Amino acid sequence: MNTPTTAFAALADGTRWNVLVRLGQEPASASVLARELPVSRQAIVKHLEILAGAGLVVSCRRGREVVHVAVGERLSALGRDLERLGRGWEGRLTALKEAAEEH
Amino acid sequence: MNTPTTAFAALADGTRWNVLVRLGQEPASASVLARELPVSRQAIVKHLEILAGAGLVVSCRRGREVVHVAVGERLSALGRDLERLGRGWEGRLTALKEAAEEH
DNA sequence: AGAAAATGCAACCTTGAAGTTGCACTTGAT
DNA sequence: ATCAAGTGCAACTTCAAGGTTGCATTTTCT
Repeated sequence: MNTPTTAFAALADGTRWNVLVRLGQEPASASVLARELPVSRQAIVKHLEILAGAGLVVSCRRGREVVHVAVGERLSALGRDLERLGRGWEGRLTALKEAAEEH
Repeated sequence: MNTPTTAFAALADGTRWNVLVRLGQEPASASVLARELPVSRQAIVKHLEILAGAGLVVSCRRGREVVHVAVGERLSALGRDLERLGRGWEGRLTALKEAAEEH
């Protein structure tokens, strides 16, 4: 698994997480999101750029507005990778305890 | 799913990710990690605190040193949550495209 | 044509994250 | 007892992330 820091960084901000979850429910424009969340439209725009850069949302111009939507495939793929990596580490705690026991 | 921003923030830094992966291979102390990675021991210590705060590593004093190890269970649980959430969003892209078509 | 709504661009501010250095304290080994 | 290795604590620096505001531009609708 190559380092997924970009995706995690995109997910690591609370506002951005809210935006993403919101876009998972239904597509929306930056202006709409700015009305629903307690930040300015420009802040929303920056968050959308970061989310798009991580492949977590895609945009689509529709007349005078730009509509954004969450990309579930990316998130589920990341989830699978994490689950796989984590499973490989399970049980290490007991190994540590044992190492501690052999004082 | 409640907001997992803390865990993501912990995973969002490159150095921290390297530390975590390293601790997934084999337990190690901060001093050892500082020798293996291009940062000071104090930086490592701070990263370990953050990782521990997110439940991704546990520590264990062993004589004069403190040994740390990755907790796979947390990571795999997070992975499952992500995968589940992402799956719920799959297919939304086509919905967006269709919405765009009805110009 | 003209007004309202939406986006795009840019400058600016503030705060916290990541890192460093220096020194004191504890523990193991000789 | 002494020295080295490891950890703990604290002050300090730097820089980018997150946010704001202001204004210009495009598009829709009447």
